[in-house]
Amino acid sequence: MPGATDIPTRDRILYASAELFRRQGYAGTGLKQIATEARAPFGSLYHFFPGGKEQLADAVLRTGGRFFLALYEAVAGAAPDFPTAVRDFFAGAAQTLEATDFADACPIATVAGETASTHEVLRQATADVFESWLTAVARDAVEAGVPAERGRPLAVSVLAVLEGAFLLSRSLRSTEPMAACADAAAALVEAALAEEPAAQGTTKLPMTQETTT
Amino acid sequence: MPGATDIPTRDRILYASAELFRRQGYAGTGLKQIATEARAPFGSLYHFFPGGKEQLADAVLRTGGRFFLALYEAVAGAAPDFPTAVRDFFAGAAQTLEATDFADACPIATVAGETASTHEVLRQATADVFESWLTAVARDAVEAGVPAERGRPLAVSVLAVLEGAFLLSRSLRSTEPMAACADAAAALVEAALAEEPAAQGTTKLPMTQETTT
DNA sequence: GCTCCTCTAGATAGAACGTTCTACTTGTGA
DNA sequence: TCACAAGTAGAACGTTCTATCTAGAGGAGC
Repeated sequence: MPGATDIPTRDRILYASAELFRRQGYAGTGLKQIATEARAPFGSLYHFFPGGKEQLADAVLRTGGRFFLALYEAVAGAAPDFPTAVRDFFAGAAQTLEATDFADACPIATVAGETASTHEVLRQATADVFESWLTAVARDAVEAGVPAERGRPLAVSVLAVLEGAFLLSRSLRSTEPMAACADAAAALVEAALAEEPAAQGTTKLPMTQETTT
Repeated sequence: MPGATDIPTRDRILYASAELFRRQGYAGTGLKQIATEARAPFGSLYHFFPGGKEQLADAVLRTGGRFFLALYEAVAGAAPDFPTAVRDFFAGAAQTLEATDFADACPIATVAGETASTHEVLRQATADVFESWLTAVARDAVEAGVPAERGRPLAVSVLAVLEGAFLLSRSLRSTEPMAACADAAAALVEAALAEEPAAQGTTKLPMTQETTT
């Protein structure tokens, strides 16, 4: 009888940590609270994560990042086209926010903001996760017909809108920002698709200008 | 000889707290560190802020919010038109990020994410500040020619893009997200301006539909 | 001179923190 | 049956946390 259910202790710890970190932040969450919430003995934390809190948070961020990526892939796979995929993802985010009383948003944003300037290890973890998301979105955008060199900036913009919408929705305790940002993200996607008339797949055209800094 | 300079102790405390809170978050910043950084005796913290850490953070958030609003008004006042104002503000944000080694971004975002689900008093403070910014941006948008009922959602989107850009730039330690998001925000603004050909001021037209949830 | 008030100054308390430690239980393979 | 590894369980350590407390410096008004 290891716990209340048959979920392994390590997974219970990861899951509870993910919930607490994303809601309360890294510094605001104590290991004792994690152990209690995970119904795990305190010693098990250090058994599974000898590196302590930092190693645990690193694992939580990367696991959460993979999970969120899979969620996106699932939504994108089910949608008929790319703009719809983006809209659906925002709609799902709004639903989750409302269902969890505006607690569950981005799995890494809170920790990312907190540790960007103070905890290099965790900053790197969040950066890796963000990059993995950007890669996936940019790939889908280009496959949908966005010019190759526009894929990355579009992905960055869409992710930024999503993260901003998460923050504003949680602070204002309203899905209004998420709704407004869904429209904005869709508009950005459609504008990018309209930039090149009908480039199918990876057709490369010589661009005369680059707008990057 | 109260301190190193002739800045009053209360202001030194507020300033140091603002710096530390936005970089390390609320839970990640100790009162002792604030006292040290502000070159203030520990007792002075509780003299000026009898409500303790929470009251101090509340004051910091609202003061920082007013300061950031004034900064926006200054940039907007100096710009020839609204899209330029938005672009200029993003450019300034990118400059500040780089100058402070990606530490100084939004004055309230880190605390907002951290306390949205745990500290109702501070959540309300961040919400009030966000609202004050949204009001200002929406007003300028409408004055620039954006249809009245589109002002608010546009302001929300632009602020969300900015906040997302702050987060991504800090995590990735790069101004690339800020640059990409400047383009995106400008595109959103220009699209909103193009929605109504030449509605000057508060010309109201009957809308057939509402897209809000 | 004296009192009041503001602010400085830091010691101290009690709880919570992350971490380390030892002891116990259980399951597996020799 | 024994040995060993994996995981459980929580006490204990030193540090840091927020908050409270007392004491005194300095100026203003009477």
